[in-house]
Amino acid sequence: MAADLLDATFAALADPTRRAILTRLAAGEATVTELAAPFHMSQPAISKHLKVLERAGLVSRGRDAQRRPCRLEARPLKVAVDWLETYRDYWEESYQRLDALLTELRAGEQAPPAGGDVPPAGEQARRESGG
Amino acid sequence: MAADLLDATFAALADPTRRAILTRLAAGEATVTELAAPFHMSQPAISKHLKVLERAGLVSRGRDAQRRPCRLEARPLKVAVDWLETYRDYWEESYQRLDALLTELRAGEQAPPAGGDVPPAGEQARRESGG
DNA sequence: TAGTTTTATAACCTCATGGTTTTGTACCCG
DNA sequence: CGGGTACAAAACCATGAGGTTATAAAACTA
Repeated sequence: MAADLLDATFAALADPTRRAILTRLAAGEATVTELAAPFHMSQPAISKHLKVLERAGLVSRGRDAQRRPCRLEARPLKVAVDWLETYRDYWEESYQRLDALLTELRAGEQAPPAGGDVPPAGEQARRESGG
Repeated sequence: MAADLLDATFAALADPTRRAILTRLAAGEATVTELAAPFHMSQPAISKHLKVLERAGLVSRGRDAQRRPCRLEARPLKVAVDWLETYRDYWEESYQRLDALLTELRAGEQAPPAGGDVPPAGEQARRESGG
């Protein structure tokens, strides 16, 4: 499971400064100083944020003399989206009501997922038909 | 901007236990004890996780005598996905190469976004054509 | 060589997080 | 009333996150 990747990715995205940095990088490469400019925050603070983003694989860095230009690496975002898409049905209105109904009908006969610490993601009760 | 919502949502998702809880809840409502069962973790620990999920709006709770059944509330996940979708182009292979090229051609003439702490999300250089 | 720019590291502070155990509260049962 | 069950709240602890300032390293500039 890509648990660590998801951990790092979601954690990285949980900070508004880091999301802003990603947004900025979507417009193209940028140096650390350039990235730091819009924020009233010290340069080391930004460097730390970049390290977090790098650890999550969301940013890669090049070399240009003293500069370390940052590039957006969006692949982990896809992994995050893939995980989230699993729940798409659940945020689509009509489903919500249906689920409430089904849940009431089943009235607490769910078997707890077996195995280790983390219940496998494949265990959800998925229905194919929309309505 | 829904910055606080995104903060809370992504932060909530950054923990594997909490993601597992959401996965479990996708199969239907569950009580705290039921949710705690698969993990070797104390009940208060799970209650804390649930509080985090609740604060992020990812879980709502009912009443059934002493029990406080938890329900998945997926709306914030949609908000998260909407934010992430902004970057879809960037994780689609061919685009990566194209962007690298464009970036080189433009060679560092990006104007830093004006305004407050967080550069607005609308400022990205979006291109329509896939190439 | 010295000086400037760009970035990283180190040391430090504060507060949040994630876990614990213990205790308290609310509800059902007898 | 007493007693079990389900959950929350309190108090505590260790670690890490996010920020600071000060310093060091690496590369260009003169």
